[in-house]
Amino acid sequence: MADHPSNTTNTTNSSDIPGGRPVRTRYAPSPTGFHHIGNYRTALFEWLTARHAGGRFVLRVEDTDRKRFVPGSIEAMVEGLHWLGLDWEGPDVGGAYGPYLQSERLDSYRDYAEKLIAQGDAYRCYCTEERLAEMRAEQEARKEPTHYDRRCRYLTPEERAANEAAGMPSVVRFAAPLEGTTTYHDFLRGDITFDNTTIDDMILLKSDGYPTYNFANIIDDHLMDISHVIRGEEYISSAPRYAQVYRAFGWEEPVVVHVPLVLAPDRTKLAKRHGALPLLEYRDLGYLPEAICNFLLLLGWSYDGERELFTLDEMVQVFDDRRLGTSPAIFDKGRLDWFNGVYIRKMTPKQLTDAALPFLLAGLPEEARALAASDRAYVTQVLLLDQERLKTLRDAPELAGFFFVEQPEYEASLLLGKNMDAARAIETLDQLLPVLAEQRDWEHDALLRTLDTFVTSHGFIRKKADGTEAPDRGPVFMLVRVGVSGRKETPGLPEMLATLGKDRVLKRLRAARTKLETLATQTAG
RNA sequence: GGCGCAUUCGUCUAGCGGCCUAGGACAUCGCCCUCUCAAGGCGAAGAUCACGGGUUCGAAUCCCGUAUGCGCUACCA
Repeated sequence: MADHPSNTTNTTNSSDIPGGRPVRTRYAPSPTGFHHIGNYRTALFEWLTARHAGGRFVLRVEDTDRKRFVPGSIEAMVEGLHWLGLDWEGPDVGGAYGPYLQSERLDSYRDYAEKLIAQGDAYRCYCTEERLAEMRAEQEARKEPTHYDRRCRYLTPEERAANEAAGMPSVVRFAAPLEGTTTYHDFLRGDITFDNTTIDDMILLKSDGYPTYNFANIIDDHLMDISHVIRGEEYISSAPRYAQVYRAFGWEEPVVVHVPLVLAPDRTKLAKRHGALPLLEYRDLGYLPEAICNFLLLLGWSYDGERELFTLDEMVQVFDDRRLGTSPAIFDKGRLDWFNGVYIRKMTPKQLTDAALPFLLAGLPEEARALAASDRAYVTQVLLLDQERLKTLRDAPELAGFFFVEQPEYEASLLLGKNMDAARAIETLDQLLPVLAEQRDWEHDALLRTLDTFVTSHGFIRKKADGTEAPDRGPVFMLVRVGVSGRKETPGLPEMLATLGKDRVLKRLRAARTKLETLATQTAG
């Protein structure tokens, strides 16, 4: 991964950056659990926006909800982001705008809240949660929209002083405009206008002294010089309230981009059970970060509707915010699998071995592990044979396990086919075994020649549709295939034999013959 | 309920007034290749562009309604 800003020679992109300030984007997750693919897709978009413009991507942890804090979630997030190949300015790497944990920035939120109170744009509210609940219940009973009734906004200075003197706990609320409308500009959707009567006096500071997300997010985006706020569309309705606060401070508003949600196949919000696992589980399932990124890139973004394969560097080159979509996308695992296969097929032998070996070792039976662990050249050869068949790295033990075991286990009947009963199979092996034992040149071309000669000289002939006859590799090849692998689906036979080596092949075919004899006896008896 | 956003093949999407009898990809099906499975090649099927009105010589594209989905409506983010 490149650590330097990529050369942005793209001349057609004028989207980046109305206002011309340095591009800084941020991913602002809350450590309240594990983040799924949809969250990381947003992070990808943010990272690409920054990188494309030669700007910076910031990781800021929104740990303002002490009740929902989940230990370990920050670490998992960082690990996930790293795994995808992103880099950033943030809590673990530092930067000029730290600290990057909101829990370490509490003083500044208080200061700014005080400032708003001083200028009349915020006020302390002493209403208890019980009263608020009661108030809401009444509003609902009257079928009114539920809103804070702003009682504390109109407290007299004397009442206020009395509450303070009594030591009543309070929150700080924004004194939102009561009339008119608030319009903000959504980069993708244009101006969005809300009637101010529908906007509540939101809480800025909670009674525990922590800011709400709604407040901290504004303060930090400003303090960290965030130029582009990219976030999920669930924030569309909150955006006007943020705009009001920016305006109360007289601050420049960032470019606001709301990206659509990623939905489950049943069109509901993505949840664990839909296969929307925590990102790192995809790693453990054998997915490649390149494939995940590419898949994510095209969920809600398109280049031209035709091209769909992009490396991270290429994404940085071509990414353009304006091509972001506005409607929700459904998580399609089948498509992810396809991307993963594509990227597996692109791997060099070394990359493939490095990536797949751990999965091989983890999935192989005990007795087979030593060989896989000790003979890397053999592992590479094997992996190469199955490269185009791997949908995930985790498929490796299943597909290639037989290369490493002492003897494959399988039902003897698997050796039989439509032109191959037990008797003929035994006969065939008896004839073939000596031929293979004699085989000196144990590589693909020579083996194929030998096998073909065997096929034609032992009467394996099939009739073609036009009535002419042709050699029929099928019965013999399949017999050997199963005998040597225990499977009906394998890489091509000659290359498989070449890789297995003469000793293993002969040993396995002899074992197959024994199986067939047992089978024949049983059937006869 | 209120407010907001969205709506093109099963899925991801292209499309920004005429090039669209709507293009690409995944998945599906068929054929080819072929020792199996893949991969690859070729092809098929699949979208009355949610619906209804407008605007226009002309609309998937612009406007207005309706429907549906989703989001917000917390001292969550």
